[in-house]
Amino acid sequence: MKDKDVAQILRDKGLRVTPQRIAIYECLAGTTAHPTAETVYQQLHSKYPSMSLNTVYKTLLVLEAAGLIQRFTTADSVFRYDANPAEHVHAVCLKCGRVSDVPGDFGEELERLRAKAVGNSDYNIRYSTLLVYGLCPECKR
Amino acid sequence: MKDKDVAQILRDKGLRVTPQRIAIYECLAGTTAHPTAETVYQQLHSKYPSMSLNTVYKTLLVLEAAGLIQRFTTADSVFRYDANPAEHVHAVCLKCGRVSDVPGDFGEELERLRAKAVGNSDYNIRYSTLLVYGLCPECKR
DNA sequence: AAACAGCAGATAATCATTATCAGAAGCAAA
DNA sequence: TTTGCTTCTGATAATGATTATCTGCTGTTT
Repeated sequence: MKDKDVAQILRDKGLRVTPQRIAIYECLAGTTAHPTAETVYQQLHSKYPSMSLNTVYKTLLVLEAAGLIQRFTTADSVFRYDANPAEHVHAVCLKCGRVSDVPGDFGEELERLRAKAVGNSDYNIRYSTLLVYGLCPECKR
Repeated sequence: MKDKDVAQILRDKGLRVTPQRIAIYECLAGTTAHPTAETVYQQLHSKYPSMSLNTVYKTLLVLEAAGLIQRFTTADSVFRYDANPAEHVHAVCLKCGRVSDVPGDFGEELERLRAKAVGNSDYNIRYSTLLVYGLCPECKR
């Protein structure tokens, strides 16, 4: 993904374009991992030594409010971020906390579940998330 | 649910029986809400004024380790607790944070999703949770 | 190029959760 | 019932992630 693309996306959302925002968004868009704010900060620190962790947090909030990324939690008390807007299934390692995408298209099944939940609930349902918990390949030894 | 029952459940798990543990477990077993540790503490404070929030946290950890309750997170950074061991669907209000059970039996759909995830993932999957996010009846005005 | 609004970075505050430790209580055996 | 050991509770403090504040700087528009 080119800088120009990210810049245009930000502009379209009415957001100012800054090097930090581009870097943070690209960091998320360029990985299939689901990094925490701390991880994003560490990965960008060598390239942008002056960028603070606080800025990472605030930028992630801005990007989430703009609908460019998603924030979610698993079982620990750390937020994780994902630039993939499509609904999908996350696998969470019970030991090391790593989060992976489960490959495959779950759109149909998720839509069916969603429809049933909408029918059974008095909530105004917007979206849904499915998390499966287990041991990742490394942690199962 | 009688005290004697809860006491027996605790004993069967090899746990000591204390008034605090009985009260906290009953508090969870007697509600369909999904209280936070703070909420449990407040609800029991009138009856057990000396019980500390710390004890609530530690007891909830013990009960979870024994498999009597479940701990989960939604979209905020607060843990919620549930005495219902059966897998089911939670509805989370995006505005007030309240969590409700979605009525209905989702066992078949969840099992199908689980099977597909197990087949597609290299994780050793233990259990899964489905959260649907939206506005609760009160917050949608 | 200038001026304004919004952003980045440093610092400190907040909040939920967990650690520590001394005293109290549950449990088993005598 | 009492003793003794072990575990639990409660008070206090520590931790760690996240957010608030404020000042100087930067992106944007004219």
